[in-house]
Amino acid sequence: MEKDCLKLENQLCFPLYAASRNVIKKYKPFLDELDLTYTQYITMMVLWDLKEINVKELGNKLYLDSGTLTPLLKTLESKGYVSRVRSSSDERNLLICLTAEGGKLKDKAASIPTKVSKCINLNPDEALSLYKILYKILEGGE
Amino acid sequence: MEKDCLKLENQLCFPLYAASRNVIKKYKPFLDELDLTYTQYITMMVLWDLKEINVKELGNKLYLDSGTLTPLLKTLESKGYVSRVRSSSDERNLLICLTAEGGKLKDKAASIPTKVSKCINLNPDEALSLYKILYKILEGGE
DNA sequence: TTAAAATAAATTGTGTACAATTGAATTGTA
DNA sequence: TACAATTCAATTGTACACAATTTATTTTAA
Repeated sequence: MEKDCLKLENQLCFPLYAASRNVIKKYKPFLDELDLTYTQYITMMVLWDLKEINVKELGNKLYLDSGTLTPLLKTLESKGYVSRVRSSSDERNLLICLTAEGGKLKDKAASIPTKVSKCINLNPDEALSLYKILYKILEGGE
Repeated sequence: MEKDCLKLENQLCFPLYAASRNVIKKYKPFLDELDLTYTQYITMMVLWDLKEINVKELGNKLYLDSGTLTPLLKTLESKGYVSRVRSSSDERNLLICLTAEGGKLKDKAASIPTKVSKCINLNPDEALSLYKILYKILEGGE
Protein backbone atom coordinates (compact mmCIF):
# COMPACT_ATOMS: atom_id res chain seq x y z
CA MET A 1 0.00 0.00 0.00
CA GLU A 2 2.97 2.23 0.69
CA LYS A 3 3.54 2.15 -3.04
CA ASP A 4 0.43 4.16 -3.93
CA CYS A 5 2.06 7.10 -2.15
CA LEU A 6 4.37 7.29 -5.13
CA LYS A 7 1.64 7.52 -7.76
CA LEU A 8 1.51 10.83 -9.55
CA GLU A 9 -2.23 11.18 -9.03
CA ASN A 10 -1.84 10.89 -5.26
CA GLN A 11 0.58 13.78 -4.98
CA LEU A 12 -0.31 17.28 -3.85
CA CYS A 13 2.89 18.90 -5.07
CA PHE A 14 2.52 17.75 -8.64
CA PRO A 15 -0.83 19.46 -9.36
CA LEU A 16 0.47 22.49 -7.51
CA TYR A 17 3.47 22.62 -9.82
CA ALA A 18 1.41 21.87 -12.93
CA ALA A 19 -1.39 24.32 -12.09
CA SER A 20 1.12 27.05 -11.40
CA ARG A 21 2.67 26.64 -14.84
CA ASN A 22 -0.75 26.28 -16.42
CA VAL A 23 -1.98 29.59 -15.01
CA ILE A 24 1.25 31.40 -15.85
CA LYS A 25 0.78 30.29 -19.45
CA LYS A 26 -2.62 31.99 -19.52
CA TYR A 27 -0.89 35.31 -18.86
CA LYS A 28 1.39 34.96 -21.87
CA PRO A 29 -0.79 36.45 -24.64
CA PHE A 30 -1.60 39.46 -22.46
CA LEU A 31 1.96 39.92 -21.21
CA ASP A 32 3.35 39.62 -24.73
CA GLU A 33 1.58 42.90 -25.51
CA LEU A 34 3.60 44.56 -22.74
CA ASP A 35 6.83 42.78 -23.68
CA LEU A 36 7.00 41.22 -20.20
CA THR A 37 7.53 37.69 -18.96
CA TYR A 38 5.51 36.56 -15.94
CA THR A 39 8.45 37.03 -13.56
CA GLN A 40 9.10 40.47 -14.99
CA TYR A 41 5.39 41.25 -14.56
CA ILE A 42 5.28 40.42 -10.84
CA THR A 43 8.45 42.48 -10.43
CA MET A 44 6.71 45.41 -12.10
CA MET A 45 3.71 44.88 -9.79
CA VAL A 46 5.92 45.54 -6.79
CA LEU A 47 7.33 48.64 -8.46
CA TRP A 48 3.94 49.97 -9.57
CA ASP A 49 3.02 49.80 -5.90
CA LEU A 50 6.23 51.01 -4.21
CA LYS A 51 8.02 52.97 -6.97
CA GLU A 52 11.39 52.02 -5.47
CA ILE A 53 12.85 49.02 -3.64
CA ASN A 54 16.22 47.36 -3.24
CA VAL A 55 17.04 43.90 -4.58
CA LYS A 56 17.02 42.24 -1.18
CA GLU A 57 13.54 43.48 -0.25
CA LEU A 58 12.24 42.73 -3.73
CA GLY A 59 13.58 39.20 -3.35
CA ASN A 60 11.79 38.85 -0.02
CA LYS A 61 8.50 39.86 -1.58
CA LEU A 62 8.85 37.61 -4.63
CA TYR A 63 10.65 34.73 -2.88
CA LEU A 64 13.47 35.07 -5.42
CA ASP A 65 17.20 35.61 -4.95
CA SER A 66 19.77 37.82 -6.64
CA GLY A 67 20.78 35.00 -8.96
CA THR A 68 17.35 35.23 -10.54
CA LEU A 69 16.74 38.93 -10.07
CA THR A 70 20.04 40.42 -11.21
CA PRO A 71 19.70 39.38 -14.88
CA LEU A 72 15.94 40.01 -14.85
CA LEU A 73 16.39 43.55 -13.53
CA LYS A 74 19.07 44.25 -16.12
CA THR A 75 16.58 43.18 -18.78
CA LEU A 76 13.90 45.46 -17.35
CA GLU A 77 16.45 48.28 -17.30
CA SER A 78 17.30 47.65 -20.95
CA LYS A 79 13.59 47.86 -21.78
CA GLY A 80 13.52 51.21 -20.01
CA TYR A 81 11.01 50.19 -17.35
CA VAL A 82 13.30 50.49 -14.30
CA SER A 83 16.56 52.14 -13.33
CA ARG A 84 19.27 50.55 -11.19
CA VAL A 85 21.19 52.82 -8.82
CA ARG A 86 23.45 52.07 -5.88
CA SER A 87 22.16 53.47 -2.61
CA SER A 88 24.33 56.38 -1.50
CA SER A 89 23.74 55.62 2.16
CA ASP A 90 24.82 51.98 1.77
CA GLU A 91 26.66 51.10 -1.39
CA ARG A 92 25.87 47.42 -0.94
CA ASN A 93 22.23 48.10 -1.78
CA LEU A 94 21.02 48.47 -5.33
CA LEU A 95 17.88 50.56 -5.64
CA ILE A 96 15.44 49.57 -8.33
CA CYS A 97 13.30 52.53 -9.38
CA LEU A 98 10.24 52.65 -11.59
CA THR A 99 10.80 54.90 -14.61
CA ALA A 100 8.12 57.07 -16.23
CA GLU A 101 8.04 54.56 -19.07
CA GLY A 102 7.57 51.72 -16.57
CA GLY A 103 4.81 53.67 -14.88
CA LYS A 104 2.89 53.94 -18.15
CA LEU A 105 2.77 50.18 -18.39
CA LYS A 106 0.52 50.02 -15.36
CA ASP A 107 -2.44 51.38 -17.29
CA LYS A 108 -1.91 48.85 -20.04
CA ALA A 109 -1.70 46.09 -17.43
CA ALA A 110 -4.80 47.12 -15.50
CA SER A 111 -7.12 44.80 -17.38
CA ILE A 112 -4.91 41.71 -17.17
CA PRO A 113 -6.04 40.29 -13.79
CA THR A 114 -9.67 40.33 -14.86
CA LYS A 115 -8.90 38.80 -18.24
CA VAL A 116 -6.83 36.01 -16.72
CA SER A 117 -9.34 35.22 -13.99
CA LYS A 118 -11.93 34.66 -16.72
CA CYS A 119 -9.64 31.99 -18.16
CA ILE A 120 -9.52 30.17 -14.83
CA ASN A 121 -12.50 28.05 -14.04
CA LEU A 122 -12.93 28.79 -10.31
CA ASN A 123 -15.85 30.29 -8.43
CA PRO A 124 -15.21 32.99 -5.79
CA ASP A 125 -15.40 30.51 -2.90
CA GLU A 126 -12.83 28.25 -4.49
CA ALA A 127 -10.57 31.17 -5.32
CA LEU A 128 -10.67 32.45 -1.74
CA SER A 129 -10.15 29.01 -0.31
CA LEU A 130 -7.19 28.44 -2.63
CA TYR A 131 -5.72 31.82 -1.71
CA LYS A 132 -5.87 31.07 2.01
CA ILE A 133 -4.36 27.62 1.70
CA LEU A 134 -1.53 28.84 -0.52
CA TYR A 135 -0.60 31.58 1.96
CA LYS A 136 -0.74 29.05 4.76
CA ILE A 137 1.85 27.00 2.87
CA LEU A 138 3.98 30.06 2.21
CA GLU A 139 3.88 31.28 5.78
CA GLY A 140 4.20 27.84 7.30
CA GLY A 141 7.80 27.42 6.25
CA GLU A 142 10.63 28.91 4.29
CA MET B 1 -10.03 50.82 -7.34
CA GLU B 2 -8.98 49.12 -10.56
CA LYS B 3 -5.40 49.69 -9.42
CA ASP B 4 -5.61 47.33 -6.43
CA CYS B 5 -6.09 44.50 -8.92
CA LEU B 6 -2.41 44.92 -9.71
CA LYS B 7 -1.17 44.55 -6.15
CA LEU B 8 0.86 41.43 -5.55
CA GLU B 9 -1.12 40.51 -2.44
CA ASN B 10 -4.38 40.49 -4.40
CA GLN B 11 -3.21 37.98 -6.95
CA LEU B 12 -4.05 34.30 -6.97
CA CYS B 13 -1.39 33.27 -9.45
CA PHE B 14 1.49 34.70 -7.46
CA PRO B 15 0.98 32.60 -4.30
CA LEU B 16 0.33 29.62 -6.56
CA TYR B 17 3.67 30.15 -8.26
CA ALA B 18 5.48 30.88 -4.99
CA ALA B 19 3.93 27.97 -3.08
CA SER B 20 4.78 25.58 -5.88
CA ARG B 21 8.44 26.53 -5.75
CA ASN B 22 8.35 26.53 -1.95
CA VAL B 23 7.07 22.97 -1.77
CA ILE B 24 9.43 21.72 -4.46
CA LYS B 25 12.33 23.07 -2.38
CA LYS B 26 11.20 20.91 0.52
CA TYR B 27 11.82 17.83 -1.61
CA LYS B 28 15.42 18.77 -2.31
CA PRO B 29 17.19 17.24 0.73
CA PHE B 30 15.32 13.96 0.22
CA LEU B 31 15.78 13.89 -3.56
CA ASP B 32 19.48 14.71 -3.23
CA GLU B 33 19.89 11.31 -1.62
CA LEU B 34 18.51 9.70 -4.78
CA ASP B 35 20.47 12.01 -7.10
CA LEU B 36 17.20 13.25 -8.63
CA THR B 37 15.79 16.70 -9.30
CA TYR B 38 12.09 17.26 -8.72
CA THR B 39 11.26 17.01 -12.43
CA GLN B 40 13.29 13.84 -12.72
CA TYR B 41 11.45 12.50 -9.65
CA ILE B 42 7.97 12.96 -11.11
CA THR B 43 9.23 11.36 -14.31
CA MET B 44 10.42 8.37 -12.29
CA MET B 45 7.01 8.24 -10.58
CA VAL B 46 5.35 7.64 -13.92
CA LEU B 47 7.89 4.95 -14.75
CA TRP B 48 7.64 3.25 -11.35
CA ASP B 49 3.95 2.94 -12.11
CA LEU B 50 3.94 2.06 -15.82
CA LYS B 51 7.47 0.65 -16.42
CA GLU B 52 7.39 1.94 -19.99
CA ILE B 53 5.96 4.94 -21.81
CA ASN B 54 6.77 7.04 -24.85
CA VAL B 55 7.82 10.68 -24.68
CA LYS B 56 4.53 12.01 -25.98
CA GLU B 57 2.41 10.21 -23.39
CA LEU B 58 4.87 11.07 -20.65
CA GLY B 59 4.58 14.70 -21.68
CA ASN B 60 0.79 14.49 -21.51
CA LYS B 61 0.95 13.16 -17.97
CA LEU B 62 3.50 15.70 -16.74
CA TYR B 63 2.27 18.64 -18.87
CA LEU B 64 5.78 18.95 -20.30
CA ASP B 65 7.03 18.93 -23.90
CA SER B 66 9.94 17.28 -25.65
CA GLY B 67 12.01 20.42 -25.27
CA THR B 68 12.04 19.82 -21.53
CA LEU B 69 11.88 16.05 -21.54
CA THR B 70 14.50 15.16 -24.14
CA PRO B 71 17.51 16.45 -22.16
CA LEU B 72 15.98 15.28 -18.87
CA LEU B 73 15.51 11.74 -20.17
CA LYS B 74 19.06 11.69 -21.52
CA THR B 75 20.24 12.61 -18.02
CA LEU B 76 18.14 9.85 -16.44
CA GLU B 77 19.58 7.44 -19.00
CA SER B 78 23.13 8.51 -18.14
CA LYS B 79 22.34 7.83 -14.46
CA GLY B 80 21.20 4.35 -15.48
CA TYR B 81 17.61 4.76 -14.31
CA VAL B 82 15.90 4.52 -17.72
CA SER B 83 16.64 3.27 -21.20
CA ARG B 84 15.64 5.05 -24.41
CA VAL B 85 14.65 2.88 -27.37
CA ARG B 86 12.87 3.69 -30.60
CA SER B 87 9.61 1.83 -31.02
CA SER B 88 9.97 -0.83 -33.71
CA SER B 89 6.33 -0.48 -34.74
CA ASP B 90 6.62 3.30 -35.18
CA GLU B 91 10.09 4.73 -35.35
CA ARG B 92 8.83 8.19 -34.49
CA ASN B 93 8.11 7.06 -30.95
CA LEU B 94 10.83 6.84 -28.35
CA LEU B 95 10.08 4.36 -25.60
CA ILE B 96 11.33 5.20 -22.14
CA CYS B 97 11.78 2.06 -20.05
CA LEU B 98 12.48 1.71 -16.36
CA THR B 99 15.75 -0.17 -15.75
CA ALA B 100 16.38 -2.54 -12.85
CA GLU B 101 18.53 0.18 -11.30
CA GLY B 102 15.69 2.67 -11.73
CA GLY B 103 13.29 0.21 -10.15
CA LYS B 104 15.45 -0.07 -7.06
CA LEU B 105 15.07 3.66 -6.48
CA LYS B 106 11.38 3.19 -5.77
CA ASP B 107 12.06 1.60 -2.40
CA LYS B 108 14.38 4.43 -1.43
CA ALA B 109 11.74 6.95 -2.52
CA ALA B 110 8.84 5.30 -0.67
CA SER B 111 9.24 7.43 2.44
CA ILE B 112 9.53 10.77 0.66
CA PRO B 113 5.82 11.70 0.33
CA THR B 114 5.26 11.23 4.06
CA LYS B 115 8.39 13.16 4.97
CA VAL B 116 7.49 16.08 2.73
CA SER B 117 3.88 16.24 3.85
CA LYS B 118 5.15 16.66 7.42
CA CYS B 119 7.05 19.74 6.24
CA ILE B 120 3.85 21.26 4.86
CA ASN B 121 1.58 22.84 7.39
CA LEU B 122 -1.82 21.70 6.08
CA ASN B 123 -4.50 19.61 7.75
CA PRO B 124 -6.20 16.81 5.77
CA ASP B 125 -9.24 18.96 4.92
CA GLU B 126 -7.08 21.71 3.51
CA ALA B 127 -4.95 19.24 1.57
CA LEU B 128 -8.02 17.62 0.00
CA SER B 129 -9.59 20.97 -0.78
CA LEU B 130 -6.36 22.18 -2.37
CA TYR B 131 -6.07 18.97 -4.38
CA LYS B 132 -9.56 19.34 -5.80
CA ILE B 133 -9.18 23.00 -6.70
CA LEU B 134 -5.83 22.41 -8.39
CA TYR B 135 -7.25 19.64 -10.55
CA LYS B 136 -10.19 21.85 -11.40
CA ILE B 137 -7.71 24.42 -12.71
CA LEU B 138 -5.78 21.78 -14.62
CA GLU B 139 -8.85 20.21 -16.19
CA GLY B 140 -10.55 23.53 -16.81
CA GLY B 141 -8.30 24.47 -19.63
CA GLU B 142 -5.21 23.68 -21.59
C1' DT C 1 1.19 5.10 -55.30
C1' DT C 2 3.18 9.01 -54.35
C1' DA C 3 3.09 13.63 -52.75
C1' DA C 4 1.06 16.41 -49.12
C1' DA C 5 -0.30 16.48 -44.37
C1' DA C 6 0.34 14.97 -39.87
C1' DT C 7 2.96 13.26 -36.06
C1' DA C 8 6.93 12.55 -32.74
C1' DA C 9 11.17 13.81 -30.95
C1' DA C 10 15.09 16.62 -31.20
C1' DT C 11 17.13 21.05 -31.58
C1' DT C 12 17.71 26.04 -30.90
C1' DG C 13 17.35 30.07 -28.30
C1' DT C 14 15.66 32.82 -24.39
C1' DG C 15 14.53 33.32 -19.69
C1' DT C 16 14.14 31.87 -15.41
C1' DA C 17 15.32 29.19 -10.62
C1' DC C 18 18.60 28.23 -7.44
C1' DA C 19 22.83 26.48 -5.02
C1' DA C 20 27.29 27.97 -4.25
C1' DT C 21 30.89 31.21 -4.52
C1' DT C 22 32.90 35.79 -4.96
C1' DG C 23 33.79 40.57 -4.04
C1' DA C 24 32.73 44.92 -2.22
C1' DA C 25 30.81 47.53 1.59
C1' DT C 26 29.44 47.87 6.30
C1' DT C 27 29.09 46.60 11.12
C1' DG C 28 30.39 44.73 15.52
C1' DT C 29 33.75 44.12 18.77
C1' DA C 30 38.10 43.09 21.03
C1' DT D 1 40.59 51.64 15.70
C1' DA D 2 41.65 47.45 13.22
C1' DC D 3 39.88 43.31 11.78
C1' DA D 4 36.73 39.60 11.77
C1' DA D 5 31.99 38.75 10.78
C1' DT D 6 28.09 40.05 8.27
C1' DT D 7 25.45 41.73 4.50
C1' DC D 8 24.23 42.61 -0.32
C1' DA D 9 24.52 42.00 -5.14
C1' DA D 10 26.83 39.79 -8.77
C1' DT D 11 28.69 35.73 -10.81
C1' DT D 12 29.04 30.82 -12.03
C1' DG D 13 27.19 26.56 -13.25
C1' DT D 14 23.34 23.29 -13.70
C1' DA D 15 18.69 22.25 -14.83
C1' DC D 16 14.55 23.19 -16.21
C1' DA D 17 10.34 25.48 -19.16
C1' DC D 18 8.73 26.65 -23.38
C1' DA D 19 8.12 28.81 -28.05
C1' DA D 20 9.57 27.94 -32.52
C1' DT D 21 11.84 25.30 -35.91
C1' DT D 22 13.80 21.11 -37.87
C1' DT D 23 14.20 16.30 -39.05
C1' DA D 24 12.57 11.79 -39.58
C1' DT D 25 8.73 8.83 -40.00
C1' DT D 26 4.08 7.59 -40.89
C1' DT D 27 -0.53 8.44 -42.59
C1' DT D 28 -3.77 10.37 -45.90
C1' DA D 29 -5.81 11.27 -49.87
C1' DA D 30 -5.75 12.59 -54.61
